[in-house]
Amino acid sequence: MLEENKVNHYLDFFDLAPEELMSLFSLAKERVLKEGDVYVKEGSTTGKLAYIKSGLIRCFLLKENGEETTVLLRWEDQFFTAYDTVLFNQASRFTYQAMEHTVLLEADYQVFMDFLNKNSKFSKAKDYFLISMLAEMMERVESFVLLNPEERYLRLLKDKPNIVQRCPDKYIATLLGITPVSLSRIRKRLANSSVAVPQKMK
Amino acid sequence: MLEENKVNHYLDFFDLAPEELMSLFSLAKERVLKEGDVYVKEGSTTGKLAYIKSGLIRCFLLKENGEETTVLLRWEDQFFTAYDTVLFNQASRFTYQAMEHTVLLEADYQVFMDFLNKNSKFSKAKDYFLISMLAEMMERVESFVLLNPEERYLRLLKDKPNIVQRCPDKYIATLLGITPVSLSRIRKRLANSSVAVPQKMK
DNA sequence: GACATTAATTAACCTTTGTTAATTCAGGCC
DNA sequence: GGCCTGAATTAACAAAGGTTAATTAATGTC
Repeated sequence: MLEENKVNHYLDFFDLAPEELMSLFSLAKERVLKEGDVYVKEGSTTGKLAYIKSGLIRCFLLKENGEETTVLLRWEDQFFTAYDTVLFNQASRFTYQAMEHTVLLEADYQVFMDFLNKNSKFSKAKDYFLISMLAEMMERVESFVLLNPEERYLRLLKDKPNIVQRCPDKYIATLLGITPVSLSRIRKRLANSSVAVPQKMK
Repeated sequence: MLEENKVNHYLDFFDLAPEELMSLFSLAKERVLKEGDVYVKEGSTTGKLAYIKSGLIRCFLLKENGEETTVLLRWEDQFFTAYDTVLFNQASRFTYQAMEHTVLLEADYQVFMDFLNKNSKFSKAKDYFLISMLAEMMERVESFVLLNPEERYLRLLKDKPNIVQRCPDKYIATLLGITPVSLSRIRKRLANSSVAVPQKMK
């Protein structure tokens, strides 16, 4: 279900025996999305926990004026949930959409967590999902209070250089808290400067 | 150790028996800080989980140029940790300082979590700390991608109207991702407009 | 290939923010 | 009270971002 090197990583990371890890994976089923497919729609109440084997998922919010604001992007080897539903038990305000061909491992969040709670061997694995999301959100907040838009863009490129080939600029712009026009100007400034920056072209 | 109405709230919220809740509190000890006291210093590696009974804590980062950036504010009835230490096992990049007379309940994070892990009755309580922090960080991120600085300021006032009496503007400014000068201008714009806004004076 | 559609860039203009510095305000202290 | 210190405000200017619209580029479709 997962490549061997990743299996080994998780065995080590979660400090589990192979059969324990397998019992975890047995709770999950594979789900394939093609580019543009909506995984979770705004208003949905399905509480899934998903691991991205490959691909790219965009979480966005539809504003009253009809504009979409990208709230987060998730890519291969990351977990995500419709957190409105899973954490707060409410209908999702967000839509989760595949930006490219994407393969997920998905499990029902509650079933999965109940399973983890039954055995304290899993306590580390259980914390992992929440902590890794928390870590990323913290980093996000830090980037907003510490960096200006240009610096946030550079940091994103550093974190995920190929994101510009995989996701349209207009979605990246709102993720950074700016407009597409402004991102375009930032790109131009950087191109004219001496800063080396990942290029567009697919 | 805690007022009765809050005890009842937590009994209900965590779905625990009184003696179970008490066994939790027995792990914590009270700590009193006066205005200006540093609770956790940059570079510290003490992994504490703290609950704020009363008061206000500012978490800030010292930049190379000597300026302080407020990363988060925590107030009464909220939990916080030096998350660099607790989540990532590294020295804290941040300093946590009391902005006013503050009373904490503090416990060693690892001891506390190990205790919670021993009994699945506590699984809900255990998730609570992580989930409530995650929720707040998510909200923070949303406010940065969806709102402009003025709107973020208004939202903060809505969340915690008395924050302006309790915390100097310069700290609030960096929390919002702007400069004190800019916050001052925003305040002026709002004062001259018809928007009702909590006033300064102590 | 021609056409339609959408994304990205560019331009023009206005607003806001950052920066630096001067000024005013408020609180603490003798 | 008068003085000191730091916070907040104000001013002046430069830099950046938002908005709208026009133009160009890229992509998909027939």
